Amino acid sequence: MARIKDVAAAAGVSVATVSRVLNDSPSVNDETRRRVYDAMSALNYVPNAVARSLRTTATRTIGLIIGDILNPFFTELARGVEDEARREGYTVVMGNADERPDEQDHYVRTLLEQRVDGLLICPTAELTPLVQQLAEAGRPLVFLDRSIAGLDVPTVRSDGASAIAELVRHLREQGHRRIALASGPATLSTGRERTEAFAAAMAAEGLELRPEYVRPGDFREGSGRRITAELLDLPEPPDAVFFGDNLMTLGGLEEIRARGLRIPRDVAIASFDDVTWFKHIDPPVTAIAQPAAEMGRHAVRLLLSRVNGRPAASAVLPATLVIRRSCEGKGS
Amino acid sequence: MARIKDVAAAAGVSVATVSRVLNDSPSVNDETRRRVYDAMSALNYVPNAVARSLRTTATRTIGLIIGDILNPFFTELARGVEDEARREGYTVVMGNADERPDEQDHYVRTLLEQRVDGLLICPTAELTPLVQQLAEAGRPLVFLDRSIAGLDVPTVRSDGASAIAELVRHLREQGHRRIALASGPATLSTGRERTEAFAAAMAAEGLELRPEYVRPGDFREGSGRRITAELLDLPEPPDAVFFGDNLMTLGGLEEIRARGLRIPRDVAIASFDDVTWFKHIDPPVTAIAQPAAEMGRHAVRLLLSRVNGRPAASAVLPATLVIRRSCEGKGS
DNA sequence: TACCCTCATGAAATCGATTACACGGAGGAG
DNA sequence: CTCCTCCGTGTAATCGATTTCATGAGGGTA
Repeated sequence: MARIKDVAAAAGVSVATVSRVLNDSPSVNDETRRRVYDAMSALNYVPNAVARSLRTTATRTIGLIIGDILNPFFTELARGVEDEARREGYTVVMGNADERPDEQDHYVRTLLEQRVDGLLICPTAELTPLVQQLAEAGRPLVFLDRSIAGLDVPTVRSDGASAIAELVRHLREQGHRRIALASGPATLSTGRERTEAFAAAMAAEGLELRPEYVRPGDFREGSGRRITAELLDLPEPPDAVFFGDNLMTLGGLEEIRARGLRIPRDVAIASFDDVTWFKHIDPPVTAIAQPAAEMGRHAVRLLLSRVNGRPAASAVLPATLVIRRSCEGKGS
Repeated sequence: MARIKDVAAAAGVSVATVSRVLNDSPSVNDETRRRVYDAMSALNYVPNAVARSLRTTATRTIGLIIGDILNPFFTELARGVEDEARREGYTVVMGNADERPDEQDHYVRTLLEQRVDGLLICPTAELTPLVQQLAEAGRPLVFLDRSIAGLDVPTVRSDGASAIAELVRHLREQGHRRIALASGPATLSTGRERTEAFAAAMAAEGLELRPEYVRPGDFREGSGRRITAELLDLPEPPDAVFFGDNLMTLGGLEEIRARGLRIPRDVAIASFDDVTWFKHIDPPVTAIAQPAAEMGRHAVRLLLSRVNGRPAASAVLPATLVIRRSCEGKGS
């Protein structure tokens, strides 16, 4: 491929001048500039970002590590990140941690080697030493969706507490009393928060929260299915199940369907995370929607603040309840 | 951040030796190697891939440009690409073309600047001069999902012809005669192929294909909805509609639901592309499944062949019909 | 005419790695 | 004892850009 030197030779100028043209420096004569452009297109010149990055120590690249690329929530998040980064002239390098700390660390390492200007992480359950060290070294870092206690890292997440309170009230109004929670892992902030908000909401509505009705999963389809089976096998199975995320809801649907049960007559369901196709399910699924794309965009804004040496404050965006038919009363 | 020079100083060796340790060169004394490793971890040394790439002219990075990150088909494709690339020690840099030629070209340019070792493209409708030039320059390039005529570029796609034939037979057996197609754009190879296979299948089953029943969309939700509306507004609306991809199916579901029609009693539907949640739709949707993840993995294998100077042959993977209830006969 | 600016440009150092080549010492063969 | 090999290591060139500093031409002012 053509190098800056070749362009310089073809245009009859020095490499310094070509570089000035590349970087829109004002102190280049118009006629010279034109000659340089001509040479560039004649040679199909593509500037080498690798060399430029080495010299400038900036790559105009940010890393994004998500929990699971097949989860539509993360996909929408990624979409928001992409859009905003693109707007600011940054490229996103994405890694899929598959909810595993070792995969997460693999990508952190790779992205650090590639010298991304900043890092956006949806942290997995465990705080790994690598991530901790990164945070303590003060590198531009923003957590997304999930927070980690004790680390001073700006975080963008959504607050589902009030939506969960609304949901529990809705369930009670529809006549449901024995409400179960198939939650995320207690090791994840999102898992804990949703569990706590649910417990608080149950208390507020004067409903009893039985210990056997609260079961932690791992935010993946399999655990949703397993937990649903366990709940339905209980001597006194719940009226309604609230799932911690959309994949666990999918697992729950699977199990309920396999048993030939009817929603909401036999058991009502609700989901944290809304996804497009919930409205086409039989019956349409009541869900709590997070502003995923906006979370992604906001996180990029924070990260670029940090990259440019400006401060960044954590943000909490509201989640909202979307009522559909999967929680309707037994009588209806 | 610590540089190789710092590590060398701390370990009391030259940079060449540190570099040899980094690259697992056998000709380093064990004791020396240990000292170098100690120095590296004491300094939290992270090798600079930018500098390495500049010197070696390889980045161990591949670019992937997909049509739409919110389309689960592409997501699964991306997952397959990621997995295989990771296995081979490559990082994937992904760009979302949003089905727009200009966005696609933007990412092609950016990825070229970043000097990715190879490029995986799901080409948008138009063949842009940039992509054409790339192909002609013989750069490592593989097309995914969609092919472009007249270019000698290895392509990985799936063949839906036999599955479409099966589907049409199934529809006929279920008593459907007036079958419509909400297809993809004729400018896309996938759109054309599915349309042709459908026409051939209709002929093979002795069914009439009315011109007003074949309408091209753009593989996005909106066009699925619009076409469905147009079809249902026809003086003699179709019995069954076959959608060109999962997003168009989603649009169709939307419109059918909005009109209060019942599937399959009022109109039967089937989809190209299968997605997890089709089996939970009311009623479960008959679909043609593409091996998306495997397509992604295969494409990476081809691309890395090309990167390493070996030849790569195009591949066609079979798509399979998954029968569910959305096409059942009116009487059943 | 002498002096000082400004403007456009070039020469060369630099970023952090890899790698060709050189070199010194140890050990074996004759 | 001399010569040759091989092993482990170091020196320095190199990749392709950016950027500092120097320079020369041209124009205005005293």
